Amino acid sequence: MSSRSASTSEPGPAAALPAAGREAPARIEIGLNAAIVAVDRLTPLILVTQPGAKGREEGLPFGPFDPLEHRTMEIGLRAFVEEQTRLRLGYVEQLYTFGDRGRHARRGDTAAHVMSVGYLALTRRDEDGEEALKESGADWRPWYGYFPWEDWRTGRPPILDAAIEPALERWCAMAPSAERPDRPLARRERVRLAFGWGGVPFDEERVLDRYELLYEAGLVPEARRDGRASAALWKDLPPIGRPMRFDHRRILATAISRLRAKLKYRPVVFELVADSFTLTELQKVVEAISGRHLHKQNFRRLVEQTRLVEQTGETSISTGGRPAALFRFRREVMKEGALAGLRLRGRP
Amino acid sequence: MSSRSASTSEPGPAAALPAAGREAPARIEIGLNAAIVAVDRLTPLILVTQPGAKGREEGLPFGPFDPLEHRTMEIGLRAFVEEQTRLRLGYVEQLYTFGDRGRHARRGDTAAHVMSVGYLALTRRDEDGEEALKESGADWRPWYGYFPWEDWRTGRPPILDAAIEPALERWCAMAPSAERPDRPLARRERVRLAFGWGGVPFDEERVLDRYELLYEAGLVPEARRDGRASAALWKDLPPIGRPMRFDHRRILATAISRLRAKLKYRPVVFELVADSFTLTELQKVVEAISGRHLHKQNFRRLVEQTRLVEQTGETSISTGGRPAALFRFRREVMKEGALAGLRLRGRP
DNA sequence: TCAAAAGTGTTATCCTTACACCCATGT
DNA sequence: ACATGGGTGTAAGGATAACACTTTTGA
Repeated sequence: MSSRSASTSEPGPAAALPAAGREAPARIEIGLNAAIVAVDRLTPLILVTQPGAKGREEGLPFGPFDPLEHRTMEIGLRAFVEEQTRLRLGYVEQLYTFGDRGRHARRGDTAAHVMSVGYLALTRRDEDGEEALKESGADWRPWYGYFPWEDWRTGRPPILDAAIEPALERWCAMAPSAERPDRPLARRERVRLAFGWGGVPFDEERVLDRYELLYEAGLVPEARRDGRASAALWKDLPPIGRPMRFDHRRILATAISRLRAKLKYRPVVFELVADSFTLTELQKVVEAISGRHLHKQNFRRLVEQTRLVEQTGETSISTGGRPAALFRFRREVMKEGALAGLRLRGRP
Repeated sequence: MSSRSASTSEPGPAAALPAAGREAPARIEIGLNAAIVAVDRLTPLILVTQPGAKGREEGLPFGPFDPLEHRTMEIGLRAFVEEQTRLRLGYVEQLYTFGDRGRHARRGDTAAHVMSVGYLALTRRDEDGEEALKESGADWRPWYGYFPWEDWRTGRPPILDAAIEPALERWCAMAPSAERPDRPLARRERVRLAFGWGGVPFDEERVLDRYELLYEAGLVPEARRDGRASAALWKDLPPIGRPMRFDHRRILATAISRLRAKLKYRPVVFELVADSFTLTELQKVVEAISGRHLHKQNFRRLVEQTRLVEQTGETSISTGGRPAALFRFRREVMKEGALAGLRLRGRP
């Protein structure tokens, strides 16, 4: 994996045409949504739009896709992000395409259907471009503001015991109105797996599962906004995490899940750190993203034996203490095949 | 993971609306493409349409998506597949969305743009439904017919030395007309990684990378059909693998890549085998999909220690030799959290 | 009795995890 | 000198990969 996109985004053969003998389906518009991630020291950041607007929730950068203008969706995405925010994206990867007839599509309105294609993009925060960014109406926000239950670096997040788990427990105790055949697991089983109840280990990659459960249980503000019946149960509960517009928090959850998984088998962290870095800095970035604390020495050994980095020879007189050796990413490893990533296993 | 779909396919909040102050983009049609996979003894199968039609290439089942009719794309997919083929899908997962302005969109025609959303679906071959299937114009085909260079079970596929690698070598030797900035790796590097040249191990998951290289080099019939200049180089070479319509072989390559990867960390094989099976049968299915030979005993130990299966108590008087114990998938593991899959590592 | 396939024992090796401990700098 | 963070040695336990070997059937 290079700093550019994965191979799947390349042109290639044409898309299929409608099957013969069938009516043409309703015309649909395509929206591109980008979860643009950077890390500032200990804080993973996500780029949001309209962060200051009163009454409006924050959202992910969004742009319509016009196939007449851009050859591929990824090109379209890079173009509108750069145009809107003056931000050049490095690594970009497609996440998921949502084709839902959303609750925001007005009933009876047969024309306005929007599909959204979610993308994950990694970049570095650029101090120089920061004003242009803010003028464009976008800004960086710590992503754990939207997912406070996902940050386990300093131990179990208090919001779990204080709010989330008691409420989920209540929700599990209620029988679902109708068992759905496409949903073979009962509520409690799903919560067990997602939140690590009853001996199941907490899996930091299941960000989306957790968000979806909270949504279904009506515990996030978006559920009420969308008219979920279950939301009525928690009138007095304070909101669980900052809400976002439309389904953007869901897209962000997908992005975090994917990024946490990808860290382990592709060297994508290096898209998020500066050209030279200390091993501790690198570790802090990995911890920031994966939301868990790592064993210093094992992390170092891991980094060494994957041969992903090399010393620059310089040292950094960082924040007190002994100067740290500076490293750089060995770009050659991309040509060496063993694209390991930092495959962290087991519990910290 | 259950026999039903992954959680990402669930309804949830609405999609985004177009950004204010921007023109509405061109209207687009959505096509759904399904790579439907089954395994028959030693042969992985893919469901194709128009398999007998003269002059027409085979293609993947295709249906337009109409958001007015179906709430989500996955529901739409299940519906059109069942309608067209009488086949009930088990596990379904979204692969990738291609938004390319395909070469098949007529130039100057500003209206007809089709995006295709690719899906992977796993199922079991159903002997009873086979006639209905054929009547509907669909049939099963061995997938290695489309990718003969991907089957390493009995050793290195001859087509590599006979045709593919010499041609790729020639293609690498030619300088690309223009180095593209979004393509940081040179041809030879890319081939090294994808096909395992010069000490790089052959990675069975890189099915898509290999197909894309062959396409770019003009070595597959689709490249000539699409008017790739590089295709002119290989006038006298026999076709490399069976071609498919449009970009369907590319979608199939994506599906195989994903399935080969998924086998290792999610228990999806069990979607492809009967309710009870011998361990050797299970191994043969894994081998069929991953395209490599596995060490019998290590495979068994793996299966045992993941606790994914249990003995039924019955035995099977199979094809000669000592009767084999029958096993079944322990569906409870889905509720136990440790969703390991058969994490095969290293070389066979 | 032999072929064919099922099923096991064992070992060297590597990877993972977790100890505890030393080193170089600024104040 | 001591606080702070950088940097290491080593060993137990477990997982892997690869040996070769025994067992149970049908022909």
